[in-house]
Amino acid sequence: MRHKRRDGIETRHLIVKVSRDLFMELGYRAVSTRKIATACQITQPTLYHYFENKEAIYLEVLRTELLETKNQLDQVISNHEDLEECLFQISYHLLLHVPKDLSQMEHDIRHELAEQHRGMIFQWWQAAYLTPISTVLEKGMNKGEIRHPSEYHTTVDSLSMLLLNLIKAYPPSDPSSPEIQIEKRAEEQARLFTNILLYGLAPK
Amino acid sequence: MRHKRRDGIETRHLIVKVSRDLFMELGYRAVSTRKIATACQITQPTLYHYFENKEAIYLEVLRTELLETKNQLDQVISNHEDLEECLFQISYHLLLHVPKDLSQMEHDIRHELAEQHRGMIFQWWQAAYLTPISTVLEKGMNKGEIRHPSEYHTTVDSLSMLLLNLIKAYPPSDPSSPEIQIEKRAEEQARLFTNILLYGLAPK
DNA sequence: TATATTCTCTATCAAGTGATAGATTTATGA
DNA sequence: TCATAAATCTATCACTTGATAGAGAATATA
Repeated sequence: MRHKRRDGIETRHLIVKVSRDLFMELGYRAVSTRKIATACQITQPTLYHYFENKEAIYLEVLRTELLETKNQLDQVISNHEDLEECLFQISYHLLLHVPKDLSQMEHDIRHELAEQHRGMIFQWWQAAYLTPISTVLEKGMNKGEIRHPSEYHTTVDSLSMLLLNLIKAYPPSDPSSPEIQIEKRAEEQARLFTNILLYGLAPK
Repeated sequence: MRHKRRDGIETRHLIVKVSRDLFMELGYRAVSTRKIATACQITQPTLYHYFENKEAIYLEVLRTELLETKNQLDQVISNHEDLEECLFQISYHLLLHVPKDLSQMEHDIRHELAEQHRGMIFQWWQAAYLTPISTVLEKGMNKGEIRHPSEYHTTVDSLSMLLLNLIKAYPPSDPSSPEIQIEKRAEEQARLFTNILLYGLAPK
């Protein structure tokens, strides 16, 4: 018995999971198919039994990643009524559970993938990140808890992007610090983001 | 006369200038030495007459880029007294003149360059981006125009990072739109950023 | 003019890349 | 038990990568 033989679907899942971590950490170009295979403890051609090519792996990673994020955010939102608390929970959750470097992901989508896939990916992305936040802001707007975006010459979606940019660009913490501190830090950051977004820096 | 022969220093400058645009647009890994050479209309080995290796080119790009940014920001700041106007001008300038994707740059620094250079680069980066903004915020704090950061359990530097993250993550505009619209858009965005940073979304 | 230096070139290397062909092993089920 | 299908392998291809050796041409210097 020279081959460790897994269930097919199991190997496929493994590939997606391992690739996700590698792609999100290092970026599309820096992750070779051999790197993926080694991390999965399989040989490189085996990848091609499950996926047509490298890009197809990345697409599957994106699809599952964004779908999961959407489900989690929808969950978070449905659990909180209050605007400020809801924004805080969204920020907190994204800071903790989302790929370290969302900008990396955007870059890869823009520069490394075939153009034909962009429309589809943008829809996934919108459903995962933009729509949930915009929904919350819109509700707050209707309740008069935030000003109408037109006062700022902007839109609800732009404001969502703005919050998202705060979150996604936040630098990864020192990996030497323990897990518990990571959560503490995320909480402080999330509190800061929501505070400033709602009330600003100027004294009242 | 088969060789177009330039002044040495001229060729070197050309390499840095061309590489800057490529690196900032596509990222370190996606830019090959041949791509650089072709864009400079020289052959690839010629690059190695001026630089030890690819990394040295990138380092020189970073050094000049960050130094220039520092000088420009210092200039902008010295020209404006008022806090809000100063923050607006900083945002406006960065939106217009800074590499489209600063996150890309951070990724490359973190993942593609030898660790020994990071300390030095971080100092350049700090002098170019962080210090100028922090100086402005600190002044505003001393004049009572913004709250003391400790009220938010944060620091001036963190607040600077926050503003910077807003700016740096901002998506590039549609390349089909004319130049004049780009400036208009940058102005609106800069106004939005400073407004929210200072006053927040909540009604007074 | 003659020599040295600078600049640019052609040719080439070793390593790594994504991808394919086809053999080999393991499990399934009639 | 034996044929079939699924999973994994070895071997290899064509291409790109960063980098080097060394020749040739343009310029500077003496």
